[in-house]
Amino acid sequence: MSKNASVRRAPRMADVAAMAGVSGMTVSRVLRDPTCVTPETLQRIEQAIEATGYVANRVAGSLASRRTNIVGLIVPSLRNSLFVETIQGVSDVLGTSHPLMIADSGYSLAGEEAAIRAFLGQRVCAVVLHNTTHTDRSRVMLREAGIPCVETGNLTRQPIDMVASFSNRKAARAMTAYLIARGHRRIGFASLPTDDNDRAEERRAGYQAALSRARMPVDPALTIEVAAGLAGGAEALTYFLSLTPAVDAVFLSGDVLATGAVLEAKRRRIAIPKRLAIVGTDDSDLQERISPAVTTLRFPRYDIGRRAASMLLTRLDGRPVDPASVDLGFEIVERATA
Amino acid sequence: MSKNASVRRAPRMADVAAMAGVSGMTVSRVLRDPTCVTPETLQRIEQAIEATGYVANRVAGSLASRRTNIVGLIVPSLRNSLFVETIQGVSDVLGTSHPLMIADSGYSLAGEEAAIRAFLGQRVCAVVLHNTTHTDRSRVMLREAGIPCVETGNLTRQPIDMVASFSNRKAARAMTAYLIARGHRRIGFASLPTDDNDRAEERRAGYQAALSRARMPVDPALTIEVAAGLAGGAEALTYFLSLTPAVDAVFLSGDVLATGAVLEAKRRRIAIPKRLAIVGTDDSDLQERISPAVTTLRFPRYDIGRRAASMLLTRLDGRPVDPASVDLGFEIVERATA
DNA sequence: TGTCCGCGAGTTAGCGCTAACTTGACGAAA
DNA sequence: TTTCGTCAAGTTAGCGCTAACTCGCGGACA
Repeated sequence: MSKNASVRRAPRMADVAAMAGVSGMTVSRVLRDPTCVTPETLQRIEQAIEATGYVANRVAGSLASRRTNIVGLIVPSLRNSLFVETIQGVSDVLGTSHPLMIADSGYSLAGEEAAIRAFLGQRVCAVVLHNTTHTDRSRVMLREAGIPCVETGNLTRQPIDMVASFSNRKAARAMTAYLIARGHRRIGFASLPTDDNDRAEERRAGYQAALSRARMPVDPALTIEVAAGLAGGAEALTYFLSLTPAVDAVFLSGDVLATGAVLEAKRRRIAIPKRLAIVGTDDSDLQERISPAVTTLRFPRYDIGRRAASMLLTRLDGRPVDPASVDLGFEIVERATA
Repeated sequence: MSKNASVRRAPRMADVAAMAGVSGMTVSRVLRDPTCVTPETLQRIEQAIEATGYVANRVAGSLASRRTNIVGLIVPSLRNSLFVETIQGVSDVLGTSHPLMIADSGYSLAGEEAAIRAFLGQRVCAVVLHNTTHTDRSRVMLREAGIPCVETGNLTRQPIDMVASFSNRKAARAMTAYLIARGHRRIGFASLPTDDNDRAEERRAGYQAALSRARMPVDPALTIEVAAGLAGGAEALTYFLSLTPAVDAVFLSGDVLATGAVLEAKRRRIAIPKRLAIVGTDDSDLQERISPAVTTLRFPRYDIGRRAASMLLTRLDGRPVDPASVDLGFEIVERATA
């Protein structure tokens, strides 16, 4: 037994070419366009690929062609099912032709910058960012890299390149206006921490804008920040119930805060919505099936992911994307808690 | 203005080296080990990197060194928060030094095989699989590639390479035994579809094993499969309530089935656990906070991800991993529904 | 009959790094 | 002084592909 046989290395394109009796270039072409050779040649090459178990080396291919087909995606956290919806949308559109590299920023701009740097080192061909605020360096690096970029977390007016999202501000304003229209006059607002989180910030601005437009006072005591999770919602509810004069509605912006608040309200036997209306964001089958069913804002997160990916593919295909800013909108789902 | 200046391409290592007055090799070494040169040289190189905005090209580096530091990870679906827990664990341990490439198999073995093929094309240095059943081709490809692999979904006895998980069978058996010990005699079992899903299959086997050990009959009418989601849980509950003679307990294995069942039972004003005990799997703060709080199996999914990643890193570091099979265990969380 | 075009397939020259070897200077040991 | 080890840094030769150009052949057309 020869040494070559015992120490088997991965087959290279040249091995396949030799076995099929063609040049390496022909194999390379066939892998990208099977119709560009005669059927007989194609068949010989396919047989050789099968026989050797050849798997094309994309690393070498990428170096030679100076581009990869890897798409990089950064979310604040992987744990949050909201972001995961968008990731699934991106993944579904990209398929296996464009591998997806995923990193989490840990909700920090520095974390995002580190992830961008790592991605650029891998020479990703495009990036998807959830955040719409970034460090200066992040912006510069992405601009210099000259690759397409879609932001998905908020319909920012200053995208790095493209954006597919909804307006957090408009959505929060619409929901607040909805409460006002239904006669509520003292409305509490709880959000996730706003540092490095433009979405939470925008929503608070939307809440305040709705109050101002209705000529209602903006009481700082009615705006709080809580941690994500059911516990955060419960905490917010507890706080708002402690206020004098009493609030008659609360808007819990983000994550499952509203569900947490409703569960806590039930535990305390608070009448919903009679004594207190509760509305939330990020509709889910949980918010729908809990009793009373929660009135929420619904965001098209999966579609945002799909749209973001298709915008990237269009640009990678050399075609222009117009408009570069796509508003996928939002929806108020009226149920029983308001 | 020269053409070179107007058409700026990404700086290469040679540019940095020229600016710092050293050879490319020295720059290459510094990037991996800053202490291997004199402090003055290091400083000059760092300044040159800063001035040029150089980002090392990992594609070229990988080709030259014949290895990447990309870890590939495949889950059945990204939408499911259970899998995402594990992903976060993996991601936290890998950090930015090992970019994470993620694909979903769409719950199919063929999808997994396609993803594995794509990953091997990218020459990933290691893979994490959630599934523990695979196509023959998948197994062959991974073995030929000779890269470390950790499976995380079930403590399989025939891992491709390594496994970090818990025993789905033992967990389901323990939970069923728990119900039997509490006096239940007619126990329904609902799971997710078992095709291509070894976890669901194992759990059903565990349920049946517990019944057999207690010398209780295994009635096929008491075992059903439902779709994931709260609706699936509601559907299961509806089915079990329709049976004669009546069941006195149901075990809903997987996803949020138990929560869905509890919500549906409340809607129908079924007394829990008096008339019907309900237990589930995959503990979450939702199962804890819903009323009545759900008795569940808790699986250490995040820790499984961390452990899987550290096993990979150990092997990539050239050190052996022993044992190659790690049981992270499970726990029955006793609450109010049983 | 000659010209030219289109098409299948080959040849050449890198892509931007790193492994492995080499060099040269300096100081310690013989 | 000679020898040799050590350490910083350089030189050489690819890694396994693909871009871009080249070649040769057969058929359409004037």
